[in-house]
Amino acid sequence: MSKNEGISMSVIRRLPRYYRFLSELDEQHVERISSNKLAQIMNVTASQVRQDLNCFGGFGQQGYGYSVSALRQEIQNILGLHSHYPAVLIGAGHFGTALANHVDFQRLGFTLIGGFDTDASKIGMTIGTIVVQDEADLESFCRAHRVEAAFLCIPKQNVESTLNRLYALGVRSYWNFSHYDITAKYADAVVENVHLSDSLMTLCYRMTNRHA
Amino acid sequence: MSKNEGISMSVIRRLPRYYRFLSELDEQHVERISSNKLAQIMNVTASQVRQDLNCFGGFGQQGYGYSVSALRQEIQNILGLHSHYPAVLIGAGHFGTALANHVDFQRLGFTLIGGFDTDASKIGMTIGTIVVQDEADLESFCRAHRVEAAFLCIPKQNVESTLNRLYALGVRSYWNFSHYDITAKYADAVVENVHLSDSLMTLCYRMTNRHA
DNA sequence: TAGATTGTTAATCGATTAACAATC
DNA sequence: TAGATTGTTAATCGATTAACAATC
Repeated sequence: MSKNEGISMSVIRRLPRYYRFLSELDEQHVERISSNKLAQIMNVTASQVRQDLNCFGGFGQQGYGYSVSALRQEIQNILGLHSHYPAVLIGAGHFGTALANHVDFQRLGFTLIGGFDTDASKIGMTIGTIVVQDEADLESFCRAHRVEAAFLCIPKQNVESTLNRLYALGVRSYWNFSHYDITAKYADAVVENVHLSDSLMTLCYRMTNRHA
Repeated sequence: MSKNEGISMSVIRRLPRYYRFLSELDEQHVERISSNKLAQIMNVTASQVRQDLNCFGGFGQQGYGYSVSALRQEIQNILGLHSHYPAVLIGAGHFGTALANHVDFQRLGFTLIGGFDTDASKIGMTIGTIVVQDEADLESFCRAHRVEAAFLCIPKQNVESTLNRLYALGVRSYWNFSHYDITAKYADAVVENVHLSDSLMTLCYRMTNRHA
């Protein structure tokens, strides 16, 4: 993890994919792999593999290739997956519930330590490893637990007010499932957007314009 | 909708965003907008706005700008959102249930007409507008209803066998929440992947390397 | 007509791919 | 040593931005 500065988003967004393929190879007890072979498996060019990996360090060895387990470990470190960033879930609707139950936060660098909703019928519910609390208690909870990230699973129109509270509490990282533009409001926030409807519209476009 | 051929994916993936912003402006009864103003609102360059829109036709008017409602309608047509592609949900776990309940398929070009699971405890459940059926009945259902798209909400290891059946039934479009590589298996399939764990890993990377 | 703003071409920038010398 | 394969530089390709003539 030597020279990670000014890495482009194109490269960064490919890292999880490298990590997945290397994890698979590691599970299959593959010991070493060349950029050529890895590229073939991942359906990219060998040049890209070598360029991408070299953004972070010289992990390979001429004439040999890359050690699968070592490279996997390097990328795990680069991604910071050993972290346990304390995170809260905002919104315990269908979506938030699905995430709390379904996402393996531990392996992805996070620990989900709390969940909040304004809906009285949801408060007290257990989802995944957490119990849904009243969003009114957000401040006291965050102050007690130094929350670093929030997973926003509430409708767009409700985001702004809760976001303001989270930001005031020092939360700077957001996994955002709404179309509210967090970056426009807080330029220093780290934001990953998941826009499901955009993805589905893109599918629709490609079906509609399939033979164009 | 005149000349949509060889449009790059970069442009295509921006269309839903234009559509969203134009829909908002339209709701606010804004009648016309210049590329400059739209660019400002969307935080992109005016050049990009004009280039992007001109991939599909000359929707503007010199000295005037663009009619918000007309442009919105054009993009709606380009995306094909007026469609009602018959689609099935595969997997009625937390995630599939959340999608069935939460996603507004009608506005996104699809009609969800069926849902399937192998788990006996899920079969018969009503989620959103559909009743979960036994996946054993997939063939008879698809033959009766000419299904065009499938939303895959099952774990990676279960995708292959179900995908083979769907493909054999003529389904060629997939909204894929697993890490199974559909395109590698069926090159002519239209696939939109949603890789939630990749997104969360990217957030983790950016938090970890925040000050690099 | 004068002012505004598009559509489109040309210039720039960044990302990907190719090539190859370094080296295990 | 000979063969393999990296790390890295150079070439290519594509996407973004700037500029401006066309025109409403």
